[in-house]
Amino acid sequence: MFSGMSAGVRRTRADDVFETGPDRTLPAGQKLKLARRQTIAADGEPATSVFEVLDGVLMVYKLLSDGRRQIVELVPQGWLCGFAKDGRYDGSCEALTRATVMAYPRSDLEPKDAVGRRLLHQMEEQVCALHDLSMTLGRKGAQEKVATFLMRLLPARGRENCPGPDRPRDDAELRIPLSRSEIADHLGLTLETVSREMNALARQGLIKVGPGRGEIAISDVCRLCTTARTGRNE
Amino acid sequence: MFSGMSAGVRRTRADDVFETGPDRTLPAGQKLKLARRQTIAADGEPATSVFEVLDGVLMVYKLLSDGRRQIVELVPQGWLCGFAKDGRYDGSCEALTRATVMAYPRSDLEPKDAVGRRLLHQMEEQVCALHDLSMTLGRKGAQEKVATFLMRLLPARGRENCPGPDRPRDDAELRIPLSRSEIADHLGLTLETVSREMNALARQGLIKVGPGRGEIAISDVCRLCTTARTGRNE
DNA sequence: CGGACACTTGAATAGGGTCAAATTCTGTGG
DNA sequence: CCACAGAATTTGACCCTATTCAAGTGTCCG
Repeated sequence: MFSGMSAGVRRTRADDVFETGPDRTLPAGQKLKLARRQTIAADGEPATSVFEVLDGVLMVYKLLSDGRRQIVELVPQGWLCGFAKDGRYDGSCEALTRATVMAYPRSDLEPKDAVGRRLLHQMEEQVCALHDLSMTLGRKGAQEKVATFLMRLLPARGRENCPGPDRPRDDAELRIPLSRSEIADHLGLTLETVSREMNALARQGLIKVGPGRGEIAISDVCRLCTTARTGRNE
Repeated sequence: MFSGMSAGVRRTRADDVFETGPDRTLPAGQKLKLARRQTIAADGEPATSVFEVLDGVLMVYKLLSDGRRQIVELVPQGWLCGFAKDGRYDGSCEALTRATVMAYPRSDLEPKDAVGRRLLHQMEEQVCALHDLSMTLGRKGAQEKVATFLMRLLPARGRENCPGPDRPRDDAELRIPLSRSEIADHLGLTLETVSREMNALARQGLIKVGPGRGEIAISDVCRLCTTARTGRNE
């Protein structure tokens, strides 16, 4: 649906390219002029660049499979976009206004020292997690939110490159370290709604609640994952 | 990611303190053992440390003045918390389970090179913006969301250390670079609700819509800011 | 065993969503 | 400059989901 950044990026005069502004702290990059609506990164594509907004405003958005959209960031001048998870762009970046951005190859920004690298990678992962949370809070219904929350507690599954079940029975057990009220305050719900939806999932055979406090047995991880991403449950 | 039902490794020996793990990439820090519910950073306090979770799960939450809470991050093993804006913690960090964290003085993690510093500071600011967005999406009503969105387009105002009006008439004009439908997709609303609330704000005398597309005149920035933070409007 | 707290469940309500017009902009061409 | 087409926005009526308020039931821990 969307094309990668190479598709329609328009460069202006040759001497703009590789020119770096007066008091810039980042290394020289490639300066790009963008028209309104122009896309410079597409969700899920291999991430080659990080973009710094020199002028104008960009947005980063994510889509659910049924078309629901969450604009997870508004990126004004001086801010960055083009963050990635597992080497692929996390969200699509599009210009809201005419804009100028500096495109840095990701490798150019990679810190030399191990500490800096570790910090940066970790923060990038956390930024992506916050993008996902925004999508969940802004665009998902109560049951989807609860299912998404449960999937998040199973880090091995539910990601882009989910391996799928490695056994005939696709079940899992987990202990939730949050009370209903804490889950509610994480998902933007009330504790009653969390309780209702948790038990609704149980009634639908997706999970089993208990026996102990906070203990959940997931009967079919793949089905729960579908509920988390679509709200549906065929 | 989070404590599975079977996970139960618990170290308590005194010489664990100040010990740094085997293949750690960050410098030595001070190892802290936390009890469930223990708080290691309070929203708005001067930020001295960054914390890495070695074991257990922490949460980062923010409160509105009337007590509404949004848990903006769940922080499992290997992740960081204690991010700051303007030198003060952005959100409170509390242990959800018994946990071990490594506390690094912020200065120890400051990269030597200008590029690394710039990147890290910028990403930290963006993380804080995402925390604010989560609060808006999870815990604010439609009118508060729209007011919050408008305040965000006035970067000079509405922050912790807002200078307040510097003139007798506290007005401002701005051009919104988003359509109603884009605003809706940012705030987790429908475009009809955005339109209704925008005009409700106008009817209440807080803003004037138009005359051109996307043009808004804010009559009283401080009152709009109050609406953004409390939903109320006395 | 008892008291506190967490969780569940039910009934009524409200805040936004949905669907369906009407109206206002904006750009285009005559 | 004006007329028109298409799009964005506003407005209205109705509906649905999640909240609110209120009991109840369980579970943990002394």
